[in-house]
Amino acid sequence: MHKSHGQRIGYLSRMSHRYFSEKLGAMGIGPGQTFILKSLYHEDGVHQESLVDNCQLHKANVARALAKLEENGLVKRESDLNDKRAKLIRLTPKAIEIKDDFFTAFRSWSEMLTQGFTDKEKELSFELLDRMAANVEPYYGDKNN
Amino acid sequence: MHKSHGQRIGYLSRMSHRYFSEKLGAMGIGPGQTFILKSLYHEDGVHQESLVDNCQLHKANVARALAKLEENGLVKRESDLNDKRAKLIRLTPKAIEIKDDFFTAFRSWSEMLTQGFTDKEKELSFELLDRMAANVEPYYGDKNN
DNA sequence: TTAATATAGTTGCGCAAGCAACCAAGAGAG
DNA sequence: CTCTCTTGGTTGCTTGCGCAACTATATTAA
Repeated sequence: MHKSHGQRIGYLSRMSHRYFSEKLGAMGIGPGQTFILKSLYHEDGVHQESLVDNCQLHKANVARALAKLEENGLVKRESDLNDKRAKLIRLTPKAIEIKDDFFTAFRSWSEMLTQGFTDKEKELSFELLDRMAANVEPYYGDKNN
Repeated sequence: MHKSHGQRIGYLSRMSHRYFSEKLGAMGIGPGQTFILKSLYHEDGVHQESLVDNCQLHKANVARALAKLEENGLVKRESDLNDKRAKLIRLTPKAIEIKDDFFTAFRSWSEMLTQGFTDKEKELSFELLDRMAANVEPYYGDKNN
């Protein structure tokens, strides 16, 4: 049977959860925390709100993911003294320690996806996904993710 | 920040849930039931097991999705007399009635994704997703989805 | 024929995600 | 200064999903 874009994307998304659970679960990272953590490795000490933007997740889920990361000792949340509503998120030494393992697992998923792709195809597959996401953003990007 | 294949795919998957909820919710179809229904429109009166294969979903979720579809009057489940363990799934007249609306909504999501794509790019985006899925299947396809 | 094994489907559990309602703190307008 | 409005974050509720354990029927082997 013909399978649609949507079906393929859903399948890949579900499989990625299984993959990340398997690879990162032992470090105390659930599949719902991967992108948040990745964003923090890229830029640490940010407001929770900027993680909402970066990861395009709902603020409720960012709150819960961070609670979990904190519980597992990967992140610290402290109030911003300049704005007592806001919280600053910082990676712990434990998180820094596992950074390499994290990225290894992270990259290996991309490599699994693009097995047998030429460099051109790898680039193109990424670009097309990016454009699909960009097509959707106007409809869903504004409100609250 | 550079966003990975994984992140884009996850985003698109989540947005598709929102889209389908919005478009199909009124007909009593949740985003988790779309692909099952689509498969049934393609081939009706099948075993639950073949939906598991077609939709690459876990059998537990197929069971629950069908329970919900039955609850909403879109599907009937009857025991197969030749194998009393198995159940045959059939669309109701109500499901047939909304078929066109269903496919309209369904296609409009694909069209949203591929806005501004050339025909070549549409085809290519589909093909690349297909190959990514095929790359993953050996690792996750066998067990039980 | 009976005992072991496999298979179709269901259920309990836990995680991820969106929505809506909420709280507390800041910002602006009178 | 106070009253309203906005904004960062949390919590309760619901849905989707995978895993593991379970029931009931089928199949196969002894």
